[in-house]
Formats: sequence, structure tokens, C-alpha cells
Amino acid sequence: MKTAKSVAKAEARRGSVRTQDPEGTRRNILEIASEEFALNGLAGARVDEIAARTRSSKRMIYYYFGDKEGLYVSALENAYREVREGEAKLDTEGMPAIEALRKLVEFTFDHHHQHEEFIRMVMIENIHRGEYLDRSEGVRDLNAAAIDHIAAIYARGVKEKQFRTGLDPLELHWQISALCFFNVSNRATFSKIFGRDFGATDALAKLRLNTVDMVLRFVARKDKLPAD
Amino acid sequence: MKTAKSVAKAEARRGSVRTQDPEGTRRNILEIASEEFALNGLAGARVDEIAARTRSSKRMIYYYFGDKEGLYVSALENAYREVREGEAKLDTEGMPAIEALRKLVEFTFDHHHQHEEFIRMVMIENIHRGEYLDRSEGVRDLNAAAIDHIAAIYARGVKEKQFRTGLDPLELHWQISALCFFNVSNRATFSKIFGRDFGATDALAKLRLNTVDMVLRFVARKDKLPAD
Amino acid sequence: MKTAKSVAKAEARRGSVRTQDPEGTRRNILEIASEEFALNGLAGARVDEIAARTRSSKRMIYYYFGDKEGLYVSALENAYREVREGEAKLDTEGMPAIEALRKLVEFTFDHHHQHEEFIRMVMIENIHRGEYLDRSEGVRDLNAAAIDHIAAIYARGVKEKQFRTGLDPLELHWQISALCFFNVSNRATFSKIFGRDFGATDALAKLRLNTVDMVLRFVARKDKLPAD
Amino acid sequence: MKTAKSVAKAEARRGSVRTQDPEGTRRNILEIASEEFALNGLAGARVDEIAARTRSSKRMIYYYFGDKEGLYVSALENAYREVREGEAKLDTEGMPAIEALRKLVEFTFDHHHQHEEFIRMVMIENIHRGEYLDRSEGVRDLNAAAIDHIAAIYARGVKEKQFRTGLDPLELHWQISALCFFNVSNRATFSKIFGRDFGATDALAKLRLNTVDMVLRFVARKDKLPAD
DNA sequence: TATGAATGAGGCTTCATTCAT
DNA sequence: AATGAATGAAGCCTCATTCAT
Repeated sequence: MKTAKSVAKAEARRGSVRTQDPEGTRRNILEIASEEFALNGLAGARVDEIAARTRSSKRMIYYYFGDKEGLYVSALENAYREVREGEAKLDTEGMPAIEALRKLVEFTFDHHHQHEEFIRMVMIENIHRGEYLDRSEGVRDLNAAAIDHIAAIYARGVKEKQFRTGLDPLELHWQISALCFFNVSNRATFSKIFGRDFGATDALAKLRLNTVDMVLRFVARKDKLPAD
Repeated sequence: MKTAKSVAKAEARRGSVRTQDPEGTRRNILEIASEEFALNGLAGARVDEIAARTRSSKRMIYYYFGDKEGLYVSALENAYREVREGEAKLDTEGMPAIEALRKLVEFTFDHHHQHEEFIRMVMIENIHRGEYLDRSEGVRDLNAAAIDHIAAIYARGVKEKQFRTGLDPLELHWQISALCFFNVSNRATFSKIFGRDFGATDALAKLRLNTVDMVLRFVARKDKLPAD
Repeated sequence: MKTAKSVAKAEARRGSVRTQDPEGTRRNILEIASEEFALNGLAGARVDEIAARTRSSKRMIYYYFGDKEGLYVSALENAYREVREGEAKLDTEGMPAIEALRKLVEFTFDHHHQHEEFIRMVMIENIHRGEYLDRSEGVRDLNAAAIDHIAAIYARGVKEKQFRTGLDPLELHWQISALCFFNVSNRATFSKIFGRDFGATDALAKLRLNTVDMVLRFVARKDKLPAD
Repeated sequence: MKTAKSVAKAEARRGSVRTQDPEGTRRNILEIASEEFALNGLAGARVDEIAARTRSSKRMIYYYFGDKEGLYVSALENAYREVREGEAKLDTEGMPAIEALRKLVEFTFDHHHQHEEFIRMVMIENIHRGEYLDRSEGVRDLNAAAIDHIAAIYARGVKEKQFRTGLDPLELHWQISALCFFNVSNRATFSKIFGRDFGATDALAKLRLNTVDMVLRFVARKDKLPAD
């Protein structure tokens, strides 16, 4: 029986968080775990450390997620979901294609820059050759929308005679991703080796301009290009 | 007396290596370790596993490299050195700037594709925020040559009136790197999520063309661009 | 349901201890560890050996004590605590000062002789220059009582005109300690080198008399000394 | 053939010490080893560390001393020998017995204070219950002289009617040792626990006086004692 | 639903010592 | 007389996981 008394006692035990809140407990574990995995990788993260930072206990991790790998898969899904939800907010409908593409690239650039944790999860998962993505249902179709989006913009641009024909939306998406991802993923080694930190404000702004420029120049019809 | 027989006996004991061969022992350990770290990361690699695949013993790892991290740093240095040595073989002197740049991008694209192990080491090191690169002397100036190379090509292109003015060689290098690196680094997740494997022969060839194209279009003066 | 049978089975598995008994587990480890450290020193003691003699496992040592040094610090504290508790039982109130002092010296002499394990721990800690004592809170004030005790006796002796004035209780304590400690600490080398074992019953008894005598003669007023 | 050239080359290799100097090599190893054992104990000392600080190599340690324990035994013998040689320089012949005894105690007190390394070796050997002393021939009779010395003084004091009769020279030696040894051996723990460092100049001087006083009062005939 | 106690396997590292030259 | 390379055994510690309550 869950009396008011027993609940109060439980609360007194730790912080000011309701016990007996399954969904809250689960979310709390997942958030901490996401941080730890992004920080340290799958092998590098410590179940003990995750549990310690959690409002509940190690036992709960196993209760909810089965084992460490299960927790990692959930954290991975979570990362993709959060980012996808963010991306869904971008709306370019009604814009001229060039503006829409510019906005898309800028958004991607900024979004990746702001979500380093996500970038790191993707890197980590690639180190594992995507084997945990395989175990996850649903992550796959999360990103179909992204392709639809860029495909629509591209089609519009072609129709508007702004864009060259014959390009592949998926490849376009790939190129934009590459340019926007790399800056976050390889910031550490690149800045150490070449002595310029493309994450610093000024360098970042300049890079952002050139990234947009590169994509637009690649897509644009020659006659639509600005004079040099 | 070192008879042919005694040597043979010694070799028979383990692999086919002289028992006293410091440089050989060191190299052998380093090679195995490089593989294991690239495969599993710093935390994921196992000293025991490395030792087992080695011609010598776990003890020798510590004899030559101090500890696991020391071994990792050496493997990291080794990866950069090997790649740098490969890159040094590229010669574009005397070519027209456009051809030189094209060749440089193609080379980078192919080179990264062929050296997945190196790409993985760089990813892993970025996961560690480059902290082990900090401990390594000499890696930093390894890559200065790369910048010199592209700077020379770009200057030539400007002089030949093929390239736009005002671009930054380091940023150019960055963009080429991004486009060529991403394809290897993110192949696993990208292919799983979007259902196309850019490492497969056909897709790769097409991507290669577009990668070169993207860089050239970005750099080229408008009047030098091909008709759409 | 906790039947008598299931309990018996659990106990049968290892030693005769309940499986979940934190305090018991901790104590058991500490007792074994104290023996091993006293026997072999910090560097000489083996965690494996301690664990093997324990009712639980090596893992639990780290669970409760962090590491080998943490265990050593606890063993050290434990040694001091046990001895202090023994000393607290000595009661000299109401006795004439001379008798009180005699009893105190005798008690210290006997007590040290009976607690060789403690003596060894103190020796070992001195070999380590007391660095682990530094890490331990609470050990310091354990022994304040000892000084209070002897200070009280000395003050009484002076008031009774039995003792000389101008002596320092802490120094007195120091001298008594020296005389009583050395016999246990240096018994091995002394007996081997000089051929007499002051730990043997007869020699010990004689030494005890002379130790008391030495202290009393040092403290006593000349007119209170016995004739030669 | 040992040409001047080859010797020069050898010297160039390390420091400015003659190679091919067996006795020098042996002494050098022994000195370093003595320091390390006194510092860290038998189990705590590291053969590698000793070798590294040596002018020669690890192999030489085994060449000259057999194994680590052999080296330790030699270091122990060495410690006793050095101290004995120092003590032999004390000359009290011709002095009045009281002065002779005072000088002996003062000398012992100072000598122990100045030879902490020796004290530590003795402590360490006692931790090992003197088992290595057993293996050492010759250490035993080293200290016979010390007993002879104090026995002579005591006999003289009795003859001069300064000292009480019936005392045992060996016990006397034991008591002096205890008082002088403890101050060095237990300095660390004692000062940490009681807050006074008897190794500090002022406290040391006062303790020295009282140590002498304690011995003299113990030995002296009542009628020879000073007034309180 | 939740917890602190407990675990075995395996991780990294260090030791004293010996080998080949 | 001397060395750097090599070794196996054993050291300490940490991991993900499960048990008893």
C-alpha cells in the first residue's frame, strides 16, 4: 500500500523527486546516459557513473534497459529523435528555391554546431560500424523527411530555372551533411593540427558563409551566379 | 656459435622473428596496436588482445610504450605519419591549376577511401577531444605541407585567371577534407539510414565526380565554368 | 520465505555468515587485513591473500575500502582504536601518585607486549613517515586522553611532594613509550645481535621491574628514593 | 683487448666513471641500494629503481648480489658496519665513570639522530623479524664491543662508588638504546599524534638532557644525586 | 518499483629475474 | 665485466551484472 507516509519517507531519502514515477525515472536515466555515452563512447562510459548521476539506482538501469548496450541503443535513438524534432521545425515552403536552400544549409550548419552531443553519438555509432543502429527500429525512417524536404526544394529550383538539372537530392543532402558535420566532428584535431579553430565565432561565421556559397554555386545554373 | 640450426629453432618457437630485434619488436607491436585501436577505440581495445596477436608479449608493450595510452599515442602518430608520407607522393607541379586542383581532390578522395584505418583513428581521437594529440610532439607540423600544397595551387589558379580571388587556402583544405572524410567516416550510419551505400563502387564513382565538381565550381571564375 | 533450510544452504556456501551482512563483511575484511598488514607491511601484504582469507571476495575489499591504501588506513585506524579502548580501562584514580605511576608503566609495558600487532603497525607507519596517518581523521585526538592521564598523575605526585617539579608530562609519556615500545619493536634484532631475548619470560620480568624503576627514579624526589 | 680508445668510448657512454672497476661498481650499487631499502623497505624498494640510479645496470646487481634479498642483506650488513665504525671512535677511557656514561648516552642519542637511515634499516629488519640478519655472518659480533664498552664504564662507576651495584650492562645498553632509538624511529607518528616534534631543535635538546638525566639517575647511587 | 550488497571475469600494470650478445 | 632486450608470474583494480530484501 502506498500511503502518504511511505511516499514522504521515500522522498526524504533522496532529493525532492517523486519516487514511483516510472516514466520520469526512465527519462532521467536516459538523459544522463545520453550525456555519458556522448562524452565517453560506448566502451568508455561507465554504468556506475551513469547510475551515480541518476536520481535512481543502477538496478533501475537494468530494469528499464536490459543491459548497457540496450541503454546505448536507447540513447542513440533518443539523439536522432531529438534532432529530427528540431529539424521538423524548419519551414521553407513558399520561399524561392535559392532562399530555401540557403536557409536549409544555414539551418543545418547551425543545428549541427549547436548539437555537438548528437554529432558525437553519430561518430561513436560509426566507430561501431552502425551495428547498434541495426538493432533499432524506427530510426531509419526518421530521416526520410529530410530527403523529402531537400528534394522538394531542389525540384522547385529546377522548375524556377534557378538550379541545374540532373542532380541527386540524396547526394545533395550528403554534401550538405558532410560540410556541416565535419566542422563539429573534427574540430579538435583540425584546430590542433592547423592552428585555426573553426568553432571560434569569427572563423565560424566566415565558414558558414562559404559553406552556403559552396552549396549554392554547386547547384546554381551558371547564368544565375553572381559576378565574381 | 650461431648455427643455422639454432636460429631455426629460435624462429620455430614463435613466428619467424629473431629473438633480439628491438626495432622489429617495436614495429610489430605498433602495427597490431594500430589495427586494434582503429578497430575498437582506445577504451574498446584490449591490451591482452594486442599482445596475443603480437610476436612478443604483453610485457614488451609496457617496455616500449609505457602504458596503454602511450601505445595509443604512438599508434596515432603512426597513422598520421603514414598518411602524410602517402600524400607527399602527390605531385601537381607544372600542371594547370584546374588540373592540379582536380587531381588533388581526387587524390584526397581516393586516399581517404583507401585508408579507413586512418580515418577511424582521427574520429577516435576527436571523440577524445584531441587530448592525445596534445601529448604528441611533431604531429602538428606534419601537415603544414598539405596547406602549402593547396596554397600554391590556388595562387597559381588566381594568377592564371582561373580561380576567384579572396579565398582562403586553409578553408579550402578544410572543405575538401570535409567532403572526402565524411564519406568514409559516416558511411555506416548514412547508408543504414538513407539506404544508399556511398562506398559501393558505382555510387562512389558518381560521388567522386560531384565532389570534384563541387570544389571546382566553388573556386572557379564564372567565365571559366562549363555551360550547364 | 526465509526457511531454516534456505538459510542453512546459504551459510553452507561459504563460512558461516549471512550473505547480506554489510557490517559483518566489512569487519571480517578489516580483521584479516589488519593481520596481513601487521605481518607483511603495506607493500608486502597481498590483496589476493587478504581476500582469500576473507569470507567474501577481493571485489568487496574495493567496494568497502576503495583501494589497498584505503584498506591500510582503515587497518591503521583500527589498530589505534583497539589499543586506545584497552588503555581507557586502566583506572588509577584514588591511588597514591607513585603507585599510580608504577601501575601506568606496568600497564603500558604489558599492554605493548601483548599487542605486538599494534606495535608493528606503528613501526610500519613510521617507515612510511606517517603519511597515512595524515589521511586519517580522528586518530589524532584518540590519544589526547593518554596525556591527560599521565598529566593528572604527575600533578598529584607533585602535590603529594613525591615527584620533582619541572617535568613535562608529554616528555614523560614519551619516555615511558620509548622504554615499553622498543622491547617489542626491536626484539628480533636485539636478541639476535646480543644473544638475549628480552621477550622470554624471565628476562621480560626483570626488564619490567627495571623499566618501572627507571621511570620512578627519574620522577621521584631524592628524599623519596629507596636506599640503594 | 682493452685499448685506450675503447676505454674512452666506454667512459663517454655514461658519466665520468671508470668502467672495469669491479669494487667501485659494487660499492656504487650498494650505496644506492642502501638508500632505497632504507627509504622503502625490502618489499617497497624496486630493483629497477636501484639499477636506474646506479652507474651500471640491473644485470650487475644480479651479478654481484645474486638477487634482491642478497642485495638487501648486504645493505643491512653495510648499515651495521658503518654505524659500528662510527661508534668505535667514541673514547671514554680515563674519564670519570659518570662523565663517561653521560658522554656515551649523549653520543648514542646524537648518533642515532644523525643516522636515520640506519635506524630505518633496523626497523625494517625487525618488521621482517630479523630473518635476514640470520643469513648474515659477522653482524652478530659487530656489536659485542658496544657491550664491552658500557660494561667497562659501569664497572668503573661501581668501583668509584658512583653507581649502584647489581645492574646488568646489557640491560643498561638496552635502556639507552630504547630511549635513543625511539626518538628517531617513531618521530613521524608521535609528532602527528601528540603535536610535538621531538626532532625539532629545541625539543630535541631538552629531550637529550632528560634522556641523559634519566640514565644517570637510574644508575647513580642515591648519595651522588643532585638535590632536586 | 526500488535498493544496497555482492560477484566473477577480466582489465591494466609491475615485479624480479634471465637471455642473447 | 657488462648490456639492452625479453619474460612469466603475479600484482592491483574495475567492469558489467545479479542477488537478497
